[in-house]
Amino acid sequence: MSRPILVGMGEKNSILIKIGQNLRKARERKGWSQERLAFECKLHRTYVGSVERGEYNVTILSLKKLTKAVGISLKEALRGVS
Amino acid sequence: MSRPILVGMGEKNSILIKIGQNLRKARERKGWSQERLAFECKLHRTYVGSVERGEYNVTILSLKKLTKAVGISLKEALRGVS
DNA sequence: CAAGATGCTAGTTATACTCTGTCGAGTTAT
DNA sequence: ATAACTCGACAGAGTATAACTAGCATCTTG
Repeated sequence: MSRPILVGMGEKNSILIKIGQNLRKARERKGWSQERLAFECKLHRTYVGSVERGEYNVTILSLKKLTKAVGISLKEALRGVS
Repeated sequence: MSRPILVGMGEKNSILIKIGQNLRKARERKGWSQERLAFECKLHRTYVGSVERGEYNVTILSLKKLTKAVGISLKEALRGVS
């Protein structure tokens, strides 16, 4: 598969969607573009966008990079997650 | 590499170690072996052991499986994490 | 129109995760 | 004491997918 996007799950996952929304809000609060955020946390622009859309089963350390860059904690990224 | 174990980081990560410790405590609280936990959350027994040792950059959904099985929340798994 | 931001496709690379097995330290029982 | 267990650490090798990259489409806004 070229774009795995949660292959094996069959669909986007609500936890990942919620995390993505929290990240996006935090990014927009800083007035940053996805590209700027990607630069800040040394991840790729399209990957950042995919994570914000809840399309990727992000790892803890990548999530940590993102949360650190947008100025929230890992726990805050989980706000609203069951 | 056959056993990557955080290749690219060069060393175990304190966040992952802390998460692993939290998971192990929760598992032992239930009196479960690693194998039992692996069975319950449909992950592999050797992988569960590695995660508890902080050797793997676990994904959100795998962490969710583990925390659900041992009866804690994702946030509780992050207890003690900066 | 042009420029900036985001979405989406398609491909590659790195690594999360699986599988099989060995080993040593503790039980427990024979 | 030793055989038969259970458990956890750890190794090698394979598979699935997270992560990276480039390119183009779409939608704004000026």
